[in-house]
Amino acid sequence: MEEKTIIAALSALAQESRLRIFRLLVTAGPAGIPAGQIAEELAIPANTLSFHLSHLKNAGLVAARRDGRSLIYSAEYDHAKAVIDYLTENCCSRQPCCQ
Amino acid sequence: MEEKTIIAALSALAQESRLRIFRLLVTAGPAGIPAGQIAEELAIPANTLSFHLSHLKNAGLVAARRDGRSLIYSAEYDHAKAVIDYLTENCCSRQPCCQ
DNA sequence: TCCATATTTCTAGAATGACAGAACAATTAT
DNA sequence: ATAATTGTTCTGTCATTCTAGAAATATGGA
Repeated sequence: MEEKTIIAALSALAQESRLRIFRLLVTAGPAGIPAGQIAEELAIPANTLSFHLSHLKNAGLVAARRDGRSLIYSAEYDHAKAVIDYLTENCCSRQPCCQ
Repeated sequence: MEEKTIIAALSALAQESRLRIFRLLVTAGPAGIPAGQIAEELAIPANTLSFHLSHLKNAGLVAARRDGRSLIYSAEYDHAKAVIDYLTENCCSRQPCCQ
Protein backbone atom coordinates (compact mmCIF):
# COMPACT_ATOMS: atom_id res chain seq x y z
CA MET A 1 0.00 0.00 0.00
CA GLU A 2 1.33 3.40 -0.95
CA GLU A 3 2.37 6.05 1.49
CA LYS A 4 0.11 8.63 -0.14
CA THR A 5 -2.88 6.33 0.27
CA ILE A 6 -2.13 5.93 3.96
CA ILE A 7 -1.72 9.66 4.51
CA ALA A 8 -4.98 10.34 2.71
CA ALA A 9 -6.78 7.90 4.98
CA LEU A 10 -5.16 9.18 8.16
CA SER A 11 -5.80 12.83 7.40
CA ALA A 12 -9.37 11.98 6.47
CA LEU A 13 -9.86 10.49 9.92
CA ALA A 14 -7.89 13.16 11.77
CA GLN A 15 -10.83 15.49 12.03
CA GLU A 16 -13.65 15.51 14.56
CA SER A 17 -16.62 15.42 12.19
CA ARG A 18 -15.09 12.88 9.85
CA LEU A 19 -13.98 10.60 12.67
CA ARG A 20 -17.55 10.64 14.01
CA ILE A 21 -18.96 9.98 10.55
CA PHE A 22 -16.62 7.06 10.01
CA ARG A 23 -17.34 5.55 13.41
CA LEU A 24 -21.06 5.96 12.86
CA LEU A 25 -20.76 4.10 9.56
CA VAL A 26 -18.62 1.40 11.15
CA THR A 27 -21.33 0.74 13.71
CA ALA A 28 -23.94 0.72 10.95
CA GLY A 29 -22.33 -2.16 9.10
CA PRO A 30 -22.59 -2.89 5.37
CA ALA A 31 -26.19 -1.63 5.21
CA GLY A 32 -24.90 1.91 5.60
CA ILE A 33 -26.78 5.13 6.35
CA PRO A 34 -28.23 7.76 3.98
CA ALA A 35 -26.45 11.13 4.00
CA GLY A 36 -29.46 12.98 5.36
CA GLN A 37 -29.67 10.71 8.37
CA ILE A 38 -25.96 11.12 9.09
CA ALA A 39 -26.43 14.90 8.96
CA GLU A 40 -29.30 14.65 11.40
CA GLU A 41 -27.64 12.28 13.87
CA LEU A 42 -24.41 14.26 13.98
CA ALA A 43 -26.02 17.71 13.65
CA ILE A 44 -23.88 18.74 10.70
CA PRO A 45 -25.22 21.02 7.92
CA ALA A 46 -25.85 19.13 4.69
CA ASN A 47 -23.22 20.92 2.63
CA THR A 48 -20.57 20.61 5.31
CA LEU A 49 -21.36 16.91 5.67
CA SER A 50 -21.04 16.48 1.92
CA PHE A 51 -17.60 18.06 2.05
CA HIS A 52 -16.50 15.60 4.72
CA LEU A 53 -18.08 12.60 3.03
CA SER A 54 -16.28 13.31 -0.23
CA HIS A 55 -13.05 13.57 1.75
CA LEU A 56 -13.67 10.15 3.29
CA LYS A 57 -14.68 8.74 -0.08
CA ASN A 58 -11.54 10.05 -1.81
CA ALA A 59 -9.54 8.40 0.93
CA GLY A 60 -11.27 5.10 0.18
CA LEU A 61 -12.73 4.82 3.67
CA VAL A 62 -16.39 4.97 2.70
CA ALA A 63 -18.45 4.03 -0.33
CA ALA A 64 -21.70 5.49 -1.62
CA ARG A 65 -24.59 3.91 -3.49
CA ARG A 66 -27.76 5.57 -4.66
CA ASP A 67 -31.19 4.51 -3.51
CA GLY A 68 -33.84 6.73 -5.04
CA ARG A 69 -33.11 10.28 -3.98
CA SER A 70 -30.85 9.17 -1.18
CA LEU A 71 -27.15 8.39 -1.26
CA ILE A 72 -26.35 5.64 1.18
CA TYR A 73 -22.87 5.67 2.65
CA SER A 74 -21.11 2.73 4.21
CA ALA A 75 -17.66 2.01 5.67
CA GLU A 76 -14.98 0.31 3.58
CA TYR A 77 -13.69 -2.10 6.18
CA ASP A 78 -10.98 -3.73 4.10
CA HIS A 79 -9.35 -0.44 3.24
CA ALA A 80 -9.46 0.71 6.86
CA LYS A 81 -7.84 -2.53 7.96
CA ALA A 82 -5.09 -2.17 5.35
CA VAL A 83 -4.29 1.32 6.66
CA ILE A 84 -4.17 0.05 10.19
CA ASP A 85 -1.86 -2.82 9.27
CA TYR A 86 0.54 -0.44 7.53
CA LEU A 87 1.18 1.46 10.73
CA THR A 88 2.72 -1.44 12.59
CA GLU A 89 4.23 -3.27 9.64
CA ASN A 90 7.83 -4.41 10.05
CA CYS A 91 7.62 -3.80 13.77
CA CYS A 92 11.04 -4.22 15.42
CA SER A 93 12.60 -5.51 12.21
CA ARG A 94 15.86 -3.78 13.06
CA GLN A 95 16.29 -5.68 16.29
CA PRO A 96 15.11 -8.90 17.87
CA CYS A 97 12.92 -7.72 20.69
CA CYS A 98 9.15 -7.83 21.06
CA GLN A 99 6.97 -10.69 19.87
CA MET B 1 -9.93 6.55 25.02
CA GLU B 2 -10.97 10.11 24.28
CA GLU B 3 -11.84 11.43 20.87
CA LYS B 4 -9.34 14.27 21.18
CA THR B 5 -6.56 11.81 21.94
CA ILE B 6 -7.42 9.82 18.83
CA ILE B 7 -7.53 12.88 16.61
CA ALA B 8 -4.19 14.06 17.97
CA ALA B 9 -2.64 10.70 17.11
CA LEU B 10 -4.21 10.49 13.65
CA SER B 11 -3.26 14.03 12.67
CA ALA B 12 0.24 13.40 13.97
CA LEU B 13 0.55 10.46 11.58
CA ALA B 14 -1.24 12.12 8.67
CA GLN B 15 1.90 13.83 7.41
CA GLU B 16 4.65 12.44 5.25
CA SER B 17 7.66 13.20 7.45
CA ARG B 18 5.95 12.15 10.66
CA LEU B 19 4.60 8.93 9.18
CA ARG B 20 8.14 8.06 8.06
CA ILE B 21 9.56 8.94 11.45
CA PHE B 22 6.98 6.81 13.22
CA ARG B 23 7.51 3.85 10.91
CA LEU B 24 11.27 4.14 11.29
CA LEU B 25 10.87 4.06 15.07
CA VAL B 26 8.47 1.11 14.85
CA THR B 27 11.06 -0.87 12.93
CA ALA B 28 13.71 0.16 15.44
CA GLY B 29 11.91 -1.40 18.37
CA PRO B 30 12.17 -0.36 22.03
CA ALA B 31 15.86 0.51 21.68
CA GLY B 32 14.88 3.58 19.68
CA ILE B 33 17.01 5.93 17.59
CA PRO B 34 18.75 9.21 18.51
CA ALA B 35 17.26 12.33 16.91
CA GLY B 36 20.39 13.07 14.91
CA GLN B 37 20.34 9.66 13.29
CA ILE B 38 16.66 10.03 12.39
CA ALA B 39 17.45 13.39 10.79
CA GLU B 40 20.25 11.80 8.80
CA GLU B 41 18.32 8.73 7.64
CA LEU B 42 15.28 10.72 6.57
CA ALA B 43 17.18 13.77 5.34
CA ILE B 44 15.19 16.21 7.45
CA PRO B 45 16.76 19.42 8.89
CA ALA B 46 17.30 19.19 12.66
CA ASN B 47 14.86 21.92 13.59
CA THR B 48 12.14 20.62 11.31
CA LEU B 49 12.62 17.12 12.70
CA SER B 50 12.36 18.48 16.21
CA PHE B 51 9.06 20.12 15.28
CA HIS B 52 7.69 16.82 14.02
CA LEU B 53 9.05 14.79 16.91
CA SER B 54 7.38 17.07 19.45
CA HIS B 55 4.15 16.68 17.52
CA LEU B 56 4.45 12.89 17.72
CA LYS B 57 5.40 13.10 21.38
CA ASN B 58 2.43 15.31 22.25
CA ALA B 59 0.24 12.77 20.53
CA GLY B 60 1.70 10.04 22.75
CA LEU B 61 3.05 8.06 19.80
CA VAL B 62 6.73 8.33 20.67
CA ALA B 63 8.75 8.71 23.85
CA ALA B 64 12.15 10.33 24.38
CA ARG B 65 14.93 9.50 26.83
CA ARG B 66 18.24 11.24 27.19
CA ASP B 67 21.56 9.48 26.72
CA GLY B 68 24.39 11.93 27.13
CA ARG B 69 23.98 14.64 24.55
CA SER B 70 21.58 12.57 22.50
CA LEU B 71 17.84 12.26 22.84
CA ILE B 72 16.73 8.78 21.91
CA TYR B 73 13.24 8.43 20.53
CA SER B 74 11.19 5.25 20.46
CA ALA B 75 7.68 4.26 19.40
CA GLU B 76 4.91 3.94 21.97
CA TYR B 77 3.37 0.70 20.75
CA ASP B 78 0.58 0.47 23.30
CA HIS B 79 -0.74 3.92 22.51
CA ALA B 80 -0.63 3.26 18.78
CA LYS B 81 -2.54 0.02 19.25
CA ALA B 82 -5.20 1.75 21.34
CA VAL B 83 -5.73 4.32 18.58
CA ILE B 84 -6.04 1.59 16.00
CA ASP B 85 -8.54 -0.35 18.09
CA TYR B 86 -10.71 2.75 18.51
CA LEU B 87 -11.28 3.01 14.78
CA THR B 88 -13.09 -0.29 14.43
CA GLU B 89 -14.67 -0.43 17.86
CA ASN B 90 -18.35 -1.35 17.93
CA CYS B 91 -18.19 -2.52 14.35
CA CYS B 92 -21.67 -3.35 13.03
CA SER B 93 -23.26 -2.89 16.45
CA ARG B 94 -26.37 -1.42 14.83
CA GLN B 95 -27.06 -4.53 12.82
CA PRO B 96 -26.18 -8.21 12.96
CA CYS B 97 -23.90 -8.69 10.00
CA CYS B 98 -20.17 -9.35 9.87
CA GLN B 99 -18.31 -11.36 12.53
C1' DT C 1 -44.23 19.55 -16.97
C1' DC C 2 -43.66 21.54 -12.45
C1' DC C 3 -42.53 21.02 -7.77
C1' DA C 4 -40.48 18.98 -3.59
C1' DT C 5 -36.76 16.28 -1.76
C1' DA C 6 -31.88 14.92 -1.24
C1' DT C 7 -27.36 16.00 -1.94
C1' DT C 8 -23.47 18.24 -4.13
C1' DT C 9 -20.59 22.09 -5.99
C1' DC C 10 -19.05 26.89 -5.86
C1' DT C 11 -17.21 30.55 -3.25
C1' DA C 12 -14.76 33.14 0.16
C1' DG C 13 -13.20 34.24 4.73
C1' DA C 14 -11.03 32.51 9.11
C1' DA C 15 -8.14 29.25 11.28
C1' DT C 16 -4.47 26.01 11.38
C1' DG C 17 -0.11 23.71 9.89
C1' DA C 18 4.55 23.14 7.64
C1' DC C 19 8.94 24.85 6.92
C1' DA C 20 13.58 26.66 7.65
C1' DG C 21 16.78 30.49 9.40
C1' DA C 22 18.52 32.20 13.60
C1' DA C 23 19.03 32.18 18.41
C1' DC C 24 18.95 29.46 22.63
C1' DA C 25 19.71 25.39 26.02
C1' DA C 26 21.88 21.13 27.73
C1' DT C 27 25.68 18.00 27.93
C1' DT C 28 30.49 16.54 27.60
C1' DA C 29 35.53 17.08 26.83
C1' DT C 30 39.78 19.83 27.15
C1' DA D 1 35.95 28.23 32.09
C1' DT D 2 35.70 27.52 27.08
C1' DA D 3 34.43 25.23 23.18
C1' DA D 4 32.16 21.61 20.54
C1' DT D 5 28.20 18.68 19.98
C1' DT D 6 23.24 17.61 20.05
C1' DG D 7 18.60 19.28 20.06
C1' DT D 8 15.01 22.59 20.89
C1' DT D 9 12.42 27.01 20.68
C1' DC D 10 11.34 31.43 18.39
C1' DT D 11 9.98 33.84 14.33
C1' DG D 12 7.65 34.92 10.07
C1' DT D 13 6.01 33.24 5.58
C1' DC D 14 3.47 30.41 2.59
C1' DA D 15 0.06 26.88 1.83
C1' DT D 16 -3.73 24.02 3.17
C1' DT D 17 -8.10 23.04 5.58
C1' DC D 18 -12.61 23.98 7.77
C1' DT D 19 -16.94 26.05 7.50
C1' DA D 20 -21.38 27.57 5.81
C1' DG D 21 -24.26 30.51 2.49
C1' DA D 22 -25.96 30.40 -2.07
C1' DA D 23 -26.57 28.20 -6.33
C1' DA D 24 -26.72 23.96 -8.98
C1' DT D 25 -27.78 18.91 -9.94
C1' DA D 26 -30.40 14.49 -9.68
C1' DT D 27 -34.42 11.80 -8.61
C1' DG D 28 -39.36 10.90 -7.91
C1' DG D 29 -44.26 12.32 -7.49
C1' DA D 30 -48.55 15.16 -8.82
